[in-house]
Parts: sequence; structure tokens; C-alpha cells
Amino acid sequence: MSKSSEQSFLDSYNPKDFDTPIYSVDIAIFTLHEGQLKVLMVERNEYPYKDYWALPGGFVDLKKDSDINATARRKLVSKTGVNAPLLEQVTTVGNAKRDPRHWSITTLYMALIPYAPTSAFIEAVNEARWVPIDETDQLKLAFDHKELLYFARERLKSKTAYTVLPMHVLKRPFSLTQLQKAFELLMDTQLEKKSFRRRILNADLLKEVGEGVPEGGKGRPATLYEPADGSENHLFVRVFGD
Amino acid sequence: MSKSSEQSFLDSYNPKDFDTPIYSVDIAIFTLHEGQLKVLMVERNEYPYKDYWALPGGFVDLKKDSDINATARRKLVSKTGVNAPLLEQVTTVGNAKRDPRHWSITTLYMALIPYAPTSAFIEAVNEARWVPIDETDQLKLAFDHKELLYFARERLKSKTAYTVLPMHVLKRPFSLTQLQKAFELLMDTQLEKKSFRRRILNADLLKEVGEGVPEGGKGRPATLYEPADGSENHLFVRVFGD
DNA sequence: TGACAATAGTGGCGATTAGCCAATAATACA
DNA sequence: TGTATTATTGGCTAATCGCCACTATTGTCA
Repeated sequence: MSKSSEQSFLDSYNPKDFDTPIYSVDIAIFTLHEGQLKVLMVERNEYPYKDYWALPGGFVDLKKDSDINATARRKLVSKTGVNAPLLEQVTTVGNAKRDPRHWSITTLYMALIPYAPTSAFIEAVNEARWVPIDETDQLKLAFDHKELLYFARERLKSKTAYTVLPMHVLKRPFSLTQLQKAFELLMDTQLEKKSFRRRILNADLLKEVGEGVPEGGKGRPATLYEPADGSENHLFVRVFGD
Repeated sequence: MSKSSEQSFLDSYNPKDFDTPIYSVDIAIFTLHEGQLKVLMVERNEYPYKDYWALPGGFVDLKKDSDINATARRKLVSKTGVNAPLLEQVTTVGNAKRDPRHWSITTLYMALIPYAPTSAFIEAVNEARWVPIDETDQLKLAFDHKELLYFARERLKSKTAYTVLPMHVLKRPFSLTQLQKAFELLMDTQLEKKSFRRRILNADLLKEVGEGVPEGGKGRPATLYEPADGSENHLFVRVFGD
């Protein structure tokens, strides 16, 4: 096949005739629990990387999945039972070495969900655990999942800086203090209370949903909020020229 | 295969044994020319979609490409001759219908390069053309490339709002006026001169590289700039908490 | 050589926003 | 009732933004 004939190659292409990469989907599922950012990991029980920990993932089911987002959603639901959270692509990684068996490609997703214990949901075959993000480096991670986790974490930080992503890790309704804590944990930085509140409230992304009980137990009750309709993917940083 | 045995499936997986998606890479290559944002399109000369226009792209070469970024770069170089520009992933799309022949996945990249005529570079087999972005809807586009182009365009708009992406479509050195024009075209909006200059200069992303000739011919000469070292992927929007 | 056209770059100022931190408000509980 | 604890607001200074007019430097052409 000459270098310049990709199009004719394409036209005669039958995947069974060629050596083709294997393709899978992996998901970094994040939540907030006990004041920590945690990610869901599963323990592999087969080779390669038996007994290593991995992000949940798997292959496309060509019959059941209408597209790769459906593949990711199917995996998410089978591991967590949750079906309506934020789920979005982070990046796609593909090279000859990441899987010892073959040239391999994976599309990494990230999901944000309010905390729920794993025991109720996980499939029986693998052990699944919410791992505090700071402790993931103490696990033996399969494949290049250490790197994938890093990519997801970085995306989380940067996107949090100018979107309302963090509201997705909270049970609704939530207080502004809870939301600020979520921002701080996902961004890995401290925020000034007044500035935060001004900014979020002026952005008009929340709707007040009644006076609320203090969530932990102590102190003055807070006003509770939910995301305003359609606000969930809005920017709230003033970008210039606007 | 039971629903809960992906891991063992993975371990025994041999791509030749299964019906697997086909995987390719496509690139939206943008440039600025004659005051317009343009994208490089190639005309297909094979079925399916013979005589339709498509984004440059193709399959992974498992022998030559060390990873999928290398695949994208190889395609970019073969179409433009340029090897050092901004090249980054936009998204990955995969579903049963985008290619009439098979369940198909593509990773979309975008590249930004200073203008160069296509004639010197393109491979002989396909006709390649710089198409003004506003005129792409007058072409018959192959596959889902209309949608891919839309994705790339949107990414361009949103990323331009808080990074220095636009410097990559300019020949170096460039003036602040040229840079502002680039911003305006990529973002599809108007910017205020003083604010723009304040912002860019305060962000400390450019280094002055001498007094310069007026690039077109008329008017007072401008100071010329190049990107400061390592500035090329920096944010320059003040994000809160900073 | 002296207007004029054209583009580059600056000055200035009112309005808005951010950062800071302390004061006040509402609740639980001893 | 007093204390601890958390929520919410007030108020001030400094920085930034949007706006637009003014000055600066060049080429051109009568």
C-alpha cells in the first residue's frame, strides 16, 4: 500500500483483514466523601496485571452500544448504579506499549457523582473501592492508569476553574459552603468566601430552594440551592470581549 | 460472554477473533489567510463519499506510529509540510453509523499553522484546498465531517477565550494588531484595543523582538513580538482564587 | 516640503470587581 | 442564659475593565 492511497485503503478496508488496534473505554469516576476527593478503582482478577488496580472500563459492545458515550455510560451504571451525572470525555490515548498484548487505544472519560457506597452496586467479580485521590499512588496501578488518572485529575482542576462542575459531586440541594468546599477540593486550592459567593450568585447559575437545616448538625442553617435549569455546563468566568 | 466478565474477556482478547471497530484519525487544520479563518479540506476520490470533501485523516500505521499523536502528526506533515505547530486532540467520536461500512471510531485533532499555499505540499492523489470556514457549508462533506468541523470550530472559540492559541496561526514575529485580528477571527467576536493590549502584555506571554515594518505597507510601524519561552499553552485569564 | 491618510500606541476616567476581614445572625447544646 | 459553631453581610481599598479621544510615526502625493 503506497503512502498516498489512504482513501482507497479506506474504501476496501475490512477490519477482519488487517491488524488493527484494540479499543476500549476507561472512566475516572470522582466523588466527594469525608472531606476528600475520591476515585473509584477496581481490582483486576485476571492477567495481565492481575491483582493490580485499574479504572473501570471495557470494550465497546457493537450490538448494544449506539456510540462510545453509551459504552462509557454502560460501564458507569454497572459500577455505580448512577445514570444521570456529569460524564464527559477527557482524552484518548493510544500506543503500542500500553497493553502488553497489542497496539491499544483507550478513550478516557471522567464522571462526577454524589457519594454512594460501592457495596450496593458493584458487580461481584471485581472488588471496587473509593480511593482518596492522595492515596492512589500507594496502589499498584494496571496499564498506564496512573497516567490516565493524572490526566483526569488535571482536567478536573482546570475545568473547575471556570465552570460549575463541582456541583455534580454534591447531593442536592446543597449549601454555598458545601459548594465552596467542593470547589476547593477539586481545584486543590483555597478560595475567599466573599468572592466565591459573589461570583457564584452573580453568575445566576443556582436557584434558591428554601431555607435549610445545617447539614452536619452544628451552626446556623444555610440557604440551600440547586443548579438552575440549563446552567450545568455554563462558564462563569468573565472572559474578555464579553 | 457474561456481562460481568470484561476482565477475562480482555485477557483472552485477540483482535483478529472479534468484530472490532475501525479506528482512524482526522485533523482540522486551521490557518489565517486574506483576513479569513480557513480550514484544509481534501476531495475524496474513492467510494464511499467519492467526490465529497473531507478533513485530512487516515488509519494508524501500527509499524510506523508510536502513538496516535504520531499518526496525527504524520498526516499533518504529509498534507502541509509543517511539523512544529499546535496540534491537539479535540474529541473522539465513535458509533455504528458514521461510516457505512462498519462501526467506526475517529479521534479528531486540530492544528493551527501559519498560512502556506497548499500546492507545494499536498500529496498528488487528492485535491486539497484551504476553504474559508464560512464556505464549508457549501461543500458536500463526507461522513460526519460537518459535525467534526463544528466540534473543532467550537473548541477553537472556547479555548481562544482564555489561552494564547491564536499566536499559532501567525508568522513570526507579529504585531499586537495582527494578534488581535487573529483572536477576533478565531473567537468570532470583536475586541477592544486597549483592553486587549493591557491583557496580553500584562500576562507576560510575549517578548519584544524589535521595532518593525508595517506588515501591509501603510501606517506607523509596530513593535513586533514572539511568544515568550514556554508561554504557548498558558492561561491568561485571571481565574478566581488565584 | 507640507498637508493627508493610515496605522500604532497612550492617557485618562468612571464603573465594576476582587480581596480582605470583621461584624452580625441563627441555630444547638450545656 | 451563655458559648460554640456555622452562615451571611458590610464596608473599604486596590486592581481591572470598558470606553474613547488624543498623540505618534510612517508613507504618499500634490
